[in-house]
Amino acid sequence: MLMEIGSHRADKPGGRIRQKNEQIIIAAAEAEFAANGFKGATMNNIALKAGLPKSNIHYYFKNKLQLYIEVLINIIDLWDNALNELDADSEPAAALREYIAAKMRFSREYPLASRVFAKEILSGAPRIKQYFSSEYREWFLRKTDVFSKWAQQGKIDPIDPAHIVFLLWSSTQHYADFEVQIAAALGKKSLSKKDFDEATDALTKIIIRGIGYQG
Amino acid sequence: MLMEIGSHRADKPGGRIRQKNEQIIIAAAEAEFAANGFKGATMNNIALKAGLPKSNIHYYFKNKLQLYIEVLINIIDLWDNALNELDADSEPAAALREYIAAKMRFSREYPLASRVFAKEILSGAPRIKQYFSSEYREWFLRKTDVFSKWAQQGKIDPIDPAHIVFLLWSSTQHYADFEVQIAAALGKKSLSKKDFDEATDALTKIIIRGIGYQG
DNA sequence: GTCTATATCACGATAGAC
DNA sequence: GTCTATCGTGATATAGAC
Repeated sequence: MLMEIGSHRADKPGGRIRQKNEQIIIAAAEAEFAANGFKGATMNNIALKAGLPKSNIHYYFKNKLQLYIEVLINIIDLWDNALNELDADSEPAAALREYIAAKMRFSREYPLASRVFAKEILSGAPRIKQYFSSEYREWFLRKTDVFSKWAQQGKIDPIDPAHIVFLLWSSTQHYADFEVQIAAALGKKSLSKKDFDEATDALTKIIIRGIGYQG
Repeated sequence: MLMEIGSHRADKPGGRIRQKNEQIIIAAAEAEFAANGFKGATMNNIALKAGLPKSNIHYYFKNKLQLYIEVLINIIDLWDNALNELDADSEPAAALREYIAAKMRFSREYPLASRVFAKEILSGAPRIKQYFSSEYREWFLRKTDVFSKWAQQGKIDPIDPAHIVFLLWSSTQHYADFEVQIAAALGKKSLSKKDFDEATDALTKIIIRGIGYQG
């Protein structure tokens, strides 16, 4: 979906050193973009974090925008691998429990990825307009279909499925994106696995019950 | 809370022209910070949006950081005025209905404010560390107390109140912060009042029911 | 394939004329 | 109180030596 933006991928040769350095740079860039956003990020900071000379970054990536796009592509790949679709044929409780758990796992394991993406969207997504195309809309409708089906079968209440999906996204991403606020509220420096597990539990209970599923 | 950061407020003279220009600049700065974050924002862009010469910005505000702090103070003021505390003496359904509606109204009316704040937190809140002090923790505990009380009275399920509060925040702010994504999912350019009303409705139903409140 | 040196420009900030 | 001219810095990006 995003790959069309930067037409450079399958046509990469990929010596061993190159691949390794590119991965180091992308990881460093992810941290820098998460902290300072696209405009605020500097190639210098990325080089420092990567432990490479500044101009090596330019050697491996044409410019800042291309590097940024590569970071985003990486994130979407991660996303696709970590999250399975909601299974319409399962019972709502089981399907939702698994989906929420997967989303929360993602928030805990890849908070930087979540934040880079969040910042892009907060800015109005000027660098990834193509991503939010009609294709995206269709992908979203397949998501909501699951809930429509469940509602038709009388398994859950007739609540607008779009807003159920938004709720699943917002409530789970929140723990990655707003971690410092949540930690401060809980009186901690950062969140532990236990905090994430408790959050997963609470969210699962509230949402399953909230949409009217009766064990 | 934040005012201690910049010790400059009550001690402002405030000729009529000054006050007017400062308001114009703060509004312009809010838009620029929302779009590009603190580091990514430029004084030049702010001046352009304000329709004033660039150096006027420096005349009214010492530097970029002070202007940013002023924008944040403005946002917190707005916040304090728009949102009442949850009322523990009301029935959960009524209290939550009102709170969710108020948060959603804020998301619709002040999306830029929400986004500036969100970006600061996403960055790890380096410019407003003081805000997340022990005072913040105490304020948060007063929030959760309401739910603890309701749970003790058997009005709602015994769910960790902290995560109920996080859910209220995340689900409502999402409509301001991630508007472009939501609009794309719904196949629209931007969100209408009707979209917000429907979201408010869905969230209210799911959350009230989800925490186990039985009409 | 890798790094040094540098061109070019936009940034935040200020000095001083009006 | 307001604006013009400009300074110094640090940014992206590139040319070319190794």
